[in-house]
Amino acid sequence: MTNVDSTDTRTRILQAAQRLFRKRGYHATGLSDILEMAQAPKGSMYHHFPAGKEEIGVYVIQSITAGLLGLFAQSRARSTQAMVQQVGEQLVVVAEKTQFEICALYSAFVAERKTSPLLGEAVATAYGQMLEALQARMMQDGMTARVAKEKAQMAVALLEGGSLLAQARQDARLFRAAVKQAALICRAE
Amino acid sequence: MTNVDSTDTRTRILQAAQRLFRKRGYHATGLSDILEMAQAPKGSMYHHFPAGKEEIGVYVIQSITAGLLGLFAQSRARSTQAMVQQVGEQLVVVAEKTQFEICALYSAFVAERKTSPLLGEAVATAYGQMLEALQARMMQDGMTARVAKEKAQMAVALLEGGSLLAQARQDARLFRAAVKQAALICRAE
DNA sequence: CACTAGCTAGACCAGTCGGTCTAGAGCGCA
DNA sequence: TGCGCTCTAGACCGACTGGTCTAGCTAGTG
Repeated sequence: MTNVDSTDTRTRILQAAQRLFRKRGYHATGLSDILEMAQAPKGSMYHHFPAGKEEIGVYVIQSITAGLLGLFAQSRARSTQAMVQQVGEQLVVVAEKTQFEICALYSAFVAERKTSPLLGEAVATAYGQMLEALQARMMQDGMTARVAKEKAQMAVALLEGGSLLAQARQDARLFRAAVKQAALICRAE
Repeated sequence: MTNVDSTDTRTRILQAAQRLFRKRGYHATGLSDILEMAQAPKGSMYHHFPAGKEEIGVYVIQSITAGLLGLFAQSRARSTQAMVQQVGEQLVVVAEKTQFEICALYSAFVAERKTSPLLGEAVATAYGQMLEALQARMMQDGMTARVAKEKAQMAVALLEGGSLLAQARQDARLFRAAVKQAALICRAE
Protein backbone atom coordinates (compact mmCIF):
# COMPACT_ATOMS: atom_id res chain seq x y z
CA MET A 1 0.00 0.00 0.00
CA THR A 2 0.95 3.59 0.01
CA ASN A 3 3.69 5.00 2.12
CA VAL A 4 2.46 6.17 5.52
CA ASP A 5 4.27 9.47 5.14
CA SER A 6 2.50 10.25 1.92
CA THR A 7 -0.47 11.93 3.55
CA ASP A 8 1.86 13.63 5.97
CA THR A 9 3.84 15.29 3.23
CA ARG A 10 0.67 16.36 1.52
CA THR A 11 -0.69 17.78 4.74
CA ARG A 12 2.55 19.53 5.59
CA ILE A 13 2.56 21.18 2.19
CA LEU A 14 -1.06 22.30 2.56
CA GLN A 15 -0.49 23.67 6.04
CA ALA A 16 2.64 25.53 5.02
CA ALA A 17 0.89 26.93 1.97
CA GLN A 18 -2.09 28.04 4.02
CA ARG A 19 0.09 29.89 6.47
CA LEU A 20 2.20 31.54 3.81
CA PHE A 21 -0.64 32.44 1.45
CA ARG A 22 -2.60 34.06 4.26
CA LYS A 23 0.46 35.80 5.61
CA ARG A 24 2.05 37.19 2.48
CA GLY A 25 -0.55 36.62 -0.19
CA TYR A 26 -0.80 34.07 -2.96
CA HIS A 27 1.49 35.66 -5.51
CA ALA A 28 4.05 36.82 -3.01
CA THR A 29 4.55 33.25 -1.87
CA GLY A 30 6.93 31.18 -3.94
CA LEU A 31 6.83 27.43 -4.29
CA SER A 32 10.29 27.37 -2.79
CA ASP A 33 8.98 29.09 0.34
CA ILE A 34 6.23 26.52 0.73
CA LEU A 35 8.56 23.60 0.15
CA GLU A 36 11.13 24.94 2.57
CA MET A 37 8.56 25.36 5.33
CA ALA A 38 7.01 21.99 4.58
CA GLN A 39 10.42 20.31 4.35
CA ALA A 40 9.45 18.66 1.11
CA PRO A 41 11.09 18.47 -2.30
CA LYS A 42 9.50 19.64 -5.47
CA GLY A 43 8.92 16.15 -6.74
CA SER A 44 6.64 15.33 -3.83
CA MET A 45 4.69 18.47 -4.34
CA TYR A 46 4.00 17.79 -7.98
CA HIS A 47 3.16 14.23 -7.14
CA HIS A 48 0.44 15.28 -4.70
CA PHE A 49 -0.65 18.38 -6.60
CA PRO A 50 -0.13 17.70 -10.31
CA ALA A 51 -1.71 21.01 -11.27
CA GLY A 52 0.82 22.91 -9.20
CA LYS A 53 0.45 26.06 -7.17
CA GLU A 54 -3.05 26.82 -8.34
CA GLU A 55 -4.30 23.45 -7.16
CA ILE A 56 -2.72 24.03 -3.75
CA GLY A 57 -4.43 27.39 -3.60
CA VAL A 58 -7.83 25.84 -4.24
CA TYR A 59 -7.30 23.23 -1.55
CA VAL A 60 -6.16 25.89 0.89
CA ILE A 61 -9.30 27.92 0.28
CA GLN A 62 -11.47 24.85 0.76
CA SER A 63 -9.58 23.96 3.90
CA ILE A 64 -10.17 27.40 5.40
CA THR A 65 -13.87 27.05 4.70
CA ALA A 66 -14.01 23.57 6.18
CA GLY A 67 -12.29 24.86 9.30
CA LEU A 68 -14.70 27.71 9.79
CA LEU A 69 -17.80 25.67 9.10
CA GLY A 70 -16.43 23.13 11.55
CA LEU A 71 -16.14 25.77 14.24
CA PHE A 72 -19.71 26.83 13.55
CA ALA A 73 -20.91 23.24 13.76
CA GLN A 74 -19.07 22.60 17.00
CA SER A 75 -20.50 25.66 18.62
CA ARG A 76 -23.25 24.99 21.11
CA ALA A 77 -24.28 28.63 21.24
CA ARG A 78 -28.00 29.26 21.56
CA SER A 79 -28.18 32.11 19.06
CA THR A 80 -26.34 33.12 15.91
CA GLN A 81 -25.15 36.19 17.74
CA ALA A 82 -23.53 34.05 20.43
CA MET A 83 -22.07 31.71 17.84
CA VAL A 84 -20.47 34.50 15.83
CA GLN A 85 -19.14 36.03 19.01
CA GLN A 86 -17.69 32.73 20.14
CA VAL A 87 -16.11 31.66 16.84
CA GLY A 88 -14.98 35.21 16.17
CA GLU A 89 -13.19 35.35 19.48
CA GLN A 90 -11.31 32.20 18.53
CA LEU A 91 -10.19 33.86 15.32
CA VAL A 92 -9.08 36.92 17.22
CA VAL A 93 -7.00 34.81 19.56
CA VAL A 94 -5.31 33.07 16.65
CA ALA A 95 -4.63 36.42 15.01
CA GLU A 96 -3.06 37.72 18.21
CA LYS A 97 -0.98 34.62 18.75
CA THR A 98 0.40 34.68 15.23
CA GLN A 99 0.96 38.42 15.29
CA PHE A 100 -1.57 38.88 12.51
CA GLU A 101 0.16 36.51 10.18
CA ILE A 102 -3.20 35.50 8.91
CA CYS A 103 -6.11 37.17 7.18
CA ALA A 104 -9.42 36.21 8.70
CA LEU A 105 -11.11 34.77 5.66
CA TYR A 106 -10.17 34.89 2.01
CA SER A 107 -8.85 38.37 1.37
CA ALA A 108 -5.48 36.97 0.32
CA PHE A 109 -7.12 35.27 -2.64
CA VAL A 110 -9.75 37.70 -3.87
CA ALA A 111 -7.43 39.54 -6.22
CA GLU A 112 -6.36 36.29 -7.86
CA ARG A 113 -9.70 36.14 -9.56
CA LYS A 114 -8.23 38.30 -12.29
CA THR A 115 -5.32 35.94 -12.80
CA SER A 116 -6.81 32.53 -12.17
CA PRO A 117 -10.41 31.55 -12.87
CA LEU A 118 -9.98 28.46 -10.70
CA LEU A 119 -8.99 30.44 -7.64
CA GLY A 120 -11.65 33.02 -8.36
CA GLU A 121 -14.34 30.40 -8.45
CA ALA A 122 -13.01 28.75 -5.31
CA VAL A 123 -13.13 32.04 -3.43
CA ALA A 124 -16.62 32.87 -4.65
CA THR A 125 -17.84 29.45 -3.60
CA ALA A 126 -16.12 29.73 -0.23
CA TYR A 127 -17.79 33.06 0.54
CA GLY A 128 -21.05 31.58 -0.64
CA GLN A 129 -20.77 28.70 1.79
CA MET A 130 -20.00 31.06 4.65
CA LEU A 131 -22.97 33.24 3.79
CA GLU A 132 -25.30 30.29 3.48
CA ALA A 133 -24.16 28.80 6.77
CA LEU A 134 -24.76 32.04 8.61
CA GLN A 135 -28.06 32.62 6.88
CA ALA A 136 -29.29 29.14 7.71
CA ARG A 137 -28.29 29.55 11.34
CA MET A 138 -30.14 32.84 11.59
CA MET A 139 -33.24 31.35 10.06
CA GLN A 140 -33.16 28.87 12.91
CA ASP A 141 -33.39 31.92 15.16
CA GLY A 142 -36.63 32.72 13.41
CA MET A 143 -35.58 35.27 10.84
CA THR A 144 -36.95 35.44 7.34
CA ALA A 145 -34.66 34.27 4.57
CA ARG A 146 -34.30 37.79 3.26
CA VAL A 147 -33.33 39.40 6.53
CA ALA A 148 -31.02 36.52 7.43
CA LYS A 149 -29.26 36.82 4.09
CA GLU A 150 -28.68 40.54 4.47
CA LYS A 151 -27.39 40.16 7.98
CA ALA A 152 -25.07 37.34 6.95
CA GLN A 153 -23.59 39.51 4.22
CA MET A 154 -22.94 42.38 6.59
CA ALA A 155 -21.43 40.10 9.21
CA VAL A 156 -19.02 38.48 6.77
CA ALA A 157 -18.03 41.82 5.30
CA LEU A 158 -17.42 43.21 8.74
CA LEU A 159 -15.30 40.26 9.80
CA GLU A 160 -13.19 40.34 6.66
CA GLY A 161 -12.74 44.08 6.77
CA GLY A 162 -12.11 44.19 10.48
CA SER A 163 -9.46 41.56 10.18
CA LEU A 164 -7.73 43.47 7.40
CA LEU A 165 -7.87 46.71 9.33
CA ALA A 166 -6.48 45.04 12.44
CA GLN A 167 -3.72 43.42 10.44
CA ALA A 168 -2.74 46.67 8.78
CA ARG A 169 -2.73 48.63 12.02
CA GLN A 170 -1.42 45.79 14.15
CA ASP A 171 -4.19 46.25 16.62
CA ALA A 172 -6.24 43.27 17.72
CA ARG A 173 -8.85 45.54 19.29
CA LEU A 174 -9.99 46.50 15.80
CA PHE A 175 -10.67 42.88 14.95
CA ARG A 176 -12.32 42.22 18.30
CA ALA A 177 -14.61 45.22 17.87
CA ALA A 178 -15.54 44.01 14.40
CA VAL A 179 -16.41 40.58 15.78
CA LYS A 180 -18.62 42.15 18.42
CA GLN A 181 -20.36 44.33 15.87
CA ALA A 182 -20.81 41.41 13.48
CA ALA A 183 -22.36 39.37 16.26
CA LEU A 184 -24.59 42.30 17.10
CA ILE A 185 -25.79 42.48 13.53
CA CYS A 186 -26.70 38.80 13.69
CA ARG A 187 -28.92 39.13 16.70
CA ALA A 188 -32.61 38.49 16.38
CA GLU A 189 -34.61 41.68 16.82
CA MET B 1 12.43 74.40 -17.47
CA THR B 2 11.50 70.79 -17.38
CA ASN B 3 9.87 68.96 -20.19
CA VAL B 4 6.11 69.42 -20.16
CA ASP B 5 5.59 65.71 -20.66
CA SER B 6 7.64 64.82 -17.64
CA THR B 7 4.81 65.10 -15.18
CA ASP B 8 2.58 63.39 -17.67
CA THR B 9 4.76 60.33 -17.80
CA ARG B 10 4.99 60.25 -14.04
CA THR B 11 1.23 60.58 -13.73
CA ARG B 12 0.58 57.97 -16.37
CA ILE B 13 2.81 55.54 -14.52
CA LEU B 14 1.09 56.23 -11.21
CA GLN B 15 -2.36 55.85 -12.71
CA ALA B 16 -1.48 52.62 -14.45
CA ALA B 17 0.11 51.28 -11.29
CA GLN B 18 -2.92 52.21 -9.23
CA ARG B 19 -5.26 50.42 -11.55
CA LEU B 20 -3.13 47.31 -11.81
CA PHE B 21 -2.22 47.06 -8.15
CA ARG B 22 -5.84 47.35 -7.13
CA LYS B 23 -6.96 44.96 -9.79
CA ARG B 24 -4.44 42.16 -9.50
CA GLY B 25 -2.56 42.98 -6.33
CA TYR B 26 0.86 44.43 -5.76
CA HIS B 27 2.99 41.33 -6.25
CA ALA B 28 0.99 39.99 -9.13
CA THR B 29 1.64 43.16 -11.08
CA GLY B 30 4.94 43.30 -12.93
CA LEU B 31 6.81 46.46 -13.80
CA SER B 32 6.43 45.50 -17.41
CA ASP B 33 2.63 45.49 -17.02
CA ILE B 34 2.70 48.97 -15.55
CA LEU B 35 5.05 50.28 -18.21
CA GLU B 36 3.04 48.77 -21.01
CA MET B 37 -0.19 50.33 -19.77
CA ALA B 38 1.52 53.65 -19.12
CA GLN B 39 3.30 53.54 -22.47
CA ALA B 40 6.58 54.41 -20.81
CA PRO B 41 10.02 52.87 -20.93
CA LYS B 42 11.87 51.60 -17.90
CA GLY B 43 14.33 54.44 -17.91
CA SER B 44 11.59 57.00 -17.36
CA MET B 45 10.17 54.99 -14.53
CA TYR B 46 13.43 54.77 -12.67
CA HIS B 47 14.04 58.42 -13.33
CA HIS B 48 10.77 59.41 -11.66
CA PHE B 49 10.82 56.67 -9.03
CA PRO B 50 14.44 55.90 -8.17
CA ALA B 51 13.42 53.48 -5.44
CA GLY B 52 11.47 51.38 -7.92
CA LYS B 53 8.26 49.47 -7.49
CA GLU B 54 8.06 49.95 -3.76
CA GLU B 55 8.16 53.71 -4.15
CA ILE B 56 5.39 53.58 -6.71
CA GLY B 57 3.36 51.50 -4.30
CA VAL B 58 3.72 54.07 -1.56
CA TYR B 59 2.64 56.87 -3.89
CA VAL B 60 -0.33 54.85 -5.07
CA ILE B 61 -1.48 54.28 -1.51
CA GLN B 62 -1.14 57.98 -0.74
CA SER B 63 -2.97 58.84 -3.91
CA ILE B 64 -5.91 56.64 -3.01
CA THR B 65 -6.11 58.32 0.37
CA ALA B 66 -5.92 61.76 -1.14
CA GLY B 67 -8.71 60.87 -3.52
CA LEU B 68 -11.02 59.62 -0.81
CA LEU B 69 -10.32 62.49 1.55
CA GLY B 70 -10.99 64.78 -1.39
CA LEU B 71 -14.38 63.21 -1.96
CA PHE B 72 -15.16 63.64 1.72
CA ALA B 73 -14.10 67.27 1.63
CA GLN B 74 -16.13 67.99 -1.49
CA SER B 75 -19.24 66.48 -0.03
CA ARG B 76 -21.82 68.98 1.13
CA ALA B 77 -23.77 66.37 3.06
CA ARG B 78 -25.26 67.54 6.33
CA SER B 79 -24.39 64.44 8.35
CA THR B 80 -21.64 61.87 8.34
CA GLN B 81 -24.25 59.29 7.47
CA ALA B 82 -25.21 61.20 4.36
CA MET B 83 -21.59 61.80 3.47
CA VAL B 84 -20.65 58.14 3.71
CA GLN B 85 -23.71 57.19 1.72
CA GLN B 86 -22.88 59.70 -0.99
CA VAL B 87 -19.17 58.96 -1.30
CA GLY B 88 -19.80 55.25 -0.95
CA GLU B 89 -22.27 55.33 -3.80
CA GLN B 90 -19.62 56.92 -5.98
CA LEU B 91 -17.27 54.06 -5.14
CA VAL B 92 -19.95 51.54 -5.97
CA VAL B 93 -20.52 53.14 -9.34
CA VAL B 94 -16.82 53.02 -10.12
CA ALA B 95 -16.68 49.39 -9.05
CA GLU B 96 -19.60 48.57 -11.32
CA LYS B 97 -18.17 50.46 -14.27
CA THR B 98 -14.81 48.76 -14.01
CA GLN B 99 -16.34 45.36 -13.39
CA PHE B 100 -14.81 45.22 -9.94
CA GLU B 101 -11.31 45.80 -11.16
CA ILE B 102 -10.66 47.73 -8.04
CA CYS B 103 -10.62 47.06 -4.33
CA ALA B 104 -12.38 49.79 -2.40
CA LEU B 105 -9.56 50.84 -0.15
CA TYR B 106 -6.21 49.26 0.56
CA SER B 107 -6.84 45.54 0.73
CA ALA B 108 -4.45 44.92 -2.15
CA PHE B 109 -1.58 46.23 -0.05
CA VAL B 110 -2.25 44.93 3.44
CA ALA B 111 -0.42 41.66 2.95
CA GLU B 112 2.69 43.47 1.72
CA ARG B 113 3.36 44.54 5.27
CA LYS B 114 5.17 41.25 5.72
CA THR B 115 7.35 41.85 2.70
CA SER B 116 7.92 45.56 2.72
CA PRO B 117 8.03 47.74 5.84
CA LEU B 118 7.60 50.82 3.68
CA LEU B 119 4.34 49.64 2.18
CA GLY B 120 3.16 48.37 5.53
CA GLU B 121 3.69 51.73 7.11
CA ALA B 122 2.03 53.50 4.22
CA VAL B 123 -1.07 51.34 4.52
CA ALA B 124 -1.27 51.75 8.28
CA THR B 125 -1.00 55.50 7.88
CA ALA B 126 -3.59 55.53 5.14
CA TYR B 127 -6.14 53.65 7.21
CA GLY B 128 -5.31 55.96 10.09
CA GLN B 129 -6.10 59.02 8.00
CA MET B 130 -9.39 57.54 6.87
CA LEU B 131 -10.36 56.70 10.42
CA GLU B 132 -9.42 60.13 11.68
CA ALA B 133 -11.31 61.89 8.91
CA LEU B 134 -14.47 59.93 9.64
CA GLN B 135 -14.09 60.34 13.37
CA ALA B 136 -13.60 64.08 13.06
CA ARG B 137 -16.65 64.38 10.83
CA MET B 138 -18.79 62.47 13.31
CA MET B 139 -17.62 64.60 16.17
CA GLN B 140 -18.98 67.53 14.21
CA ASP B 141 -22.29 65.70 14.40
CA GLY B 142 -21.99 65.91 18.17
CA MET B 143 -20.60 62.50 19.06
CA THR B 144 -17.99 61.95 21.70
CA ALA B 145 -14.50 61.12 20.50
CA ARG B 146 -14.78 57.57 21.77
CA VAL B 147 -18.06 56.76 20.07
CA ALA B 148 -17.01 58.47 16.86
CA LYS B 149 -13.80 56.48 16.78
CA GLU B 150 -15.59 53.18 17.23
CA LYS B 151 -18.10 53.98 14.57
CA ALA B 152 -15.39 55.06 12.15
CA GLN B 153 -13.61 51.76 12.63
CA MET B 154 -16.72 49.75 11.94
CA ALA B 155 -17.61 51.82 8.90
CA VAL B 156 -14.18 51.42 7.34
CA ALA B 157 -14.09 47.70 8.08
CA LEU B 158 -17.52 47.29 6.55
CA LEU B 159 -16.59 49.19 3.41
CA GLU B 160 -13.38 47.28 2.90
CA GLY B 161 -14.97 43.93 3.57
CA GLY B 162 -18.06 44.67 1.56
CA SER B 163 -15.97 45.66 -1.40
CA LEU B 164 -13.96 42.45 -1.20
CA LEU B 165 -17.06 40.34 -0.89
CA ALA B 166 -18.65 42.08 -3.84
CA GLN B 167 -15.52 41.67 -5.91
CA ALA B 168 -15.24 37.99 -5.10
CA ARG B 169 -18.88 37.26 -5.85
CA GLN B 170 -19.16 39.74 -8.70
CA ASP B 171 -22.22 41.30 -7.17
CA ALA B 172 -22.41 45.06 -6.74
CA ARG B 173 -25.41 44.73 -4.45
CA LEU B 174 -23.11 43.36 -1.77
CA PHE B 175 -20.99 46.49 -1.91
CA ARG B 176 -24.01 48.77 -2.03
CA ALA B 177 -25.53 47.07 1.01
CA ALA B 178 -22.26 47.48 2.87
CA VAL B 179 -22.20 51.18 2.03
CA LYS B 180 -25.71 51.59 3.34
CA GLN B 181 -24.92 49.72 6.52
CA ALA B 182 -21.70 51.69 7.02
CA ALA B 183 -23.62 54.93 6.61
CA LEU B 184 -26.19 53.66 9.09
CA ILE B 185 -23.49 52.97 11.63
CA CYS B 186 -22.26 56.53 11.23
CA ARG B 187 -25.61 58.11 12.03
CA ALA B 188 -26.01 60.15 15.18
CA GLU B 189 -28.22 58.41 17.69
C1' DC C 1 24.64 78.53 -31.88
C1' DA C 2 26.54 75.48 -28.13
C1' DC C 3 25.81 73.74 -23.72
C1' DT C 4 23.46 71.58 -20.03
C1' DA C 5 19.84 69.22 -17.52
C1' DG C 6 15.70 66.56 -17.76
C1' DC C 7 13.91 62.88 -19.54
C1' DT C 8 13.33 58.99 -22.70
C1' DA C 9 14.74 54.66 -24.54
C1' DG C 10 15.69 49.99 -24.17
C1' DA C 11 19.61 46.59 -23.93
C1' DC C 12 21.23 44.06 -20.39
C1' DC C 13 21.81 41.55 -15.84
C1' DA C 14 21.56 38.27 -12.03
C1' DG C 15 18.10 36.11 -9.59
C1' DT C 16 13.80 33.87 -9.08
C1' DC C 17 9.61 32.12 -10.79
C1' DG C 18 6.49 27.95 -11.66
C1' DG C 19 6.99 23.74 -13.86
C1' DT C 20 9.15 19.32 -15.93
C1' DC C 21 11.80 15.34 -15.81
C1' DT C 22 14.55 11.38 -14.54
C1' DA C 23 16.65 8.57 -10.93
C1' DG C 24 16.03 5.91 -7.12
C1' DA C 25 14.42 4.85 -2.26
C1' DG C 26 11.06 2.14 0.23
C1' DC C 27 7.45 -0.96 0.81
C1' DG C 28 3.71 -4.52 -0.37
C1' DC C 29 3.02 -8.53 -2.68
C1' DA C 30 3.82 -12.76 -5.26
C1' DT D 1 14.00 -12.73 -4.17
C1' DG D 2 12.39 -9.62 -7.43
C1' DC D 3 8.67 -7.04 -9.59
C1' DG D 4 5.99 -2.80 -9.41
C1' DC D 5 3.91 1.12 -7.43
C1' DT D 6 4.09 5.17 -4.51
C1' DC D 7 6.54 8.70 -3.24
C1' DT D 8 10.87 11.33 -2.57
C1' DA D 9 14.63 13.88 -4.31
C1' DG D 10 16.55 17.61 -6.69
C1' DA D 11 18.80 18.90 -11.16
C1' DC D 12 17.27 21.39 -14.73
C1' DC D 13 14.47 24.52 -17.89
C1' DG D 14 12.68 28.64 -20.30
C1' DA D 15 10.30 32.64 -19.00
C1' DC D 16 10.12 36.48 -16.57
C1' DT D 17 11.18 39.43 -12.43
C1' DG D 18 12.85 43.95 -10.55
C1' DG D 19 16.75 46.68 -11.19
C1' DT D 20 21.02 48.94 -13.49
C1' DC D 21 23.34 51.32 -16.95
C1' DT D 22 24.58 53.99 -20.91
C1' DA D 23 23.37 56.42 -25.02
C1' DG D 24 20.83 59.89 -27.01
C1' DC D 25 16.83 62.98 -27.76
C1' DT D 26 14.85 67.45 -26.53
C1' DA D 27 14.04 71.89 -24.69
C1' DG D 28 15.52 75.88 -22.14
C1' DT D 29 19.44 79.10 -21.41
C1' DG D 30 23.81 81.56 -22.14
